[in-house]
Amino acid sequence: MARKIGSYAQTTGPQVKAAALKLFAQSGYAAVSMRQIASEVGMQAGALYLYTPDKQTLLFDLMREHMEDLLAAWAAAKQGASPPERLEAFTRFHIRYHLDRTDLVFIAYMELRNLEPDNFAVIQALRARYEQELEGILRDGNSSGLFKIADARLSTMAIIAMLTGMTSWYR
Amino acid sequence: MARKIGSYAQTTGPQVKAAALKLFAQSGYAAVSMRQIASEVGMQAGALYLYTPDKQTLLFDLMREHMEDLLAAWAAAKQGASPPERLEAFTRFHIRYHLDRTDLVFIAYMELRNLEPDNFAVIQALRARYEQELEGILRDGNSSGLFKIADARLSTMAIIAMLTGMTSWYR
DNA sequence: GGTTGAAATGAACGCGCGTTCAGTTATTCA
DNA sequence: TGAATAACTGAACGCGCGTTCATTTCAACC
Repeated sequence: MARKIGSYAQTTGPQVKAAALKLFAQSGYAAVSMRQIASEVGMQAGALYLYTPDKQTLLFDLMREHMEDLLAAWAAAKQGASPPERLEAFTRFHIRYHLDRTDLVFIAYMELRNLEPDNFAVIQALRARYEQELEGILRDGNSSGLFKIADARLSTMAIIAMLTGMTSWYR
Repeated sequence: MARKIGSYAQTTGPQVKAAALKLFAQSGYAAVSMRQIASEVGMQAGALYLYTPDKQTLLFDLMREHMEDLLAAWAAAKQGASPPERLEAFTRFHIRYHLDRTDLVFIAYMELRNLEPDNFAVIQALRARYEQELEGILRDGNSSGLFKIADARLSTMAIIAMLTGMTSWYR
């Protein structure tokens, strides 16, 4: 028997995740069955449970890892001294990063409502951390008089929505 | 017995559509069951089939009527002589119309992939007609030298994506 | 070459799905 | 009042779902 122990990621694990990513992006989480994912990897449905405790975790892990990678990548790419420079660095980073991961971005947006409440809260918190990076830049620009933004929160959401939206029509 | 005849829309019909709209927007087409829709209206699942032949048609009708209403509304609101004026009229119309129907717009975008191929083709054609309205304005502006747009098709998609995106973050 | 143990199978589970339809209730109108 | 018809119920259908698990396969190692 091979009922899992603690580490769900060996060799086949990534293939399972890649298959889930592809199919979720294609048809949506709710419309994809474990049997379809298994067939995409070339195994039976039961074998998937060697790599994930359940379907929901498959979705959650994709989204959580995406957000964590995004935050880590920005922490590494972060640069610029003045708010305008920092803003440019952020937008350039955001566009480049998202253009390279259209499927993940798509899922991270579309499948939020299919997360169970606890998982949703985790992803929301990660999102908030990323948005605060931009919001901080806008606020700093405001206090130093370089930007004139009435509502930094609203502007943050607008900018991120525009930037992320770009990646969907740029094919 | 009351097995349908030809006209599916009397009094309760609109309630069913409204319930489907609400729930589809909330949780997604695939995640909503006929029993949930029925319960939202206050009836049993079986009774829904007095008002729609099946679940897919419920989604399709929402999207088709949305697109037809949109095209009709634009035909009525259309104005402006020069391309810049026409462009402004179009953008103003688009934003106002979409802000008033956020649920429908959301569904029309998110649930495209849940349409069966024949239905998808119909909706795509209606979408294309709407996009051609804008594309025509851009092309006219180009030929008269008022606009300088390299790729009218790409610009059309970009503008519509931006305008439609606005309605999602403007709450 | 025999033993181990991880990897995967495939049958089974209970459940909720979309859909059907005979039967019941409520309304209409002659 | 009573027949006709529209509206709706509620049980049933077959099916595919997510998940479990005893059993089989097979590569690695002594």
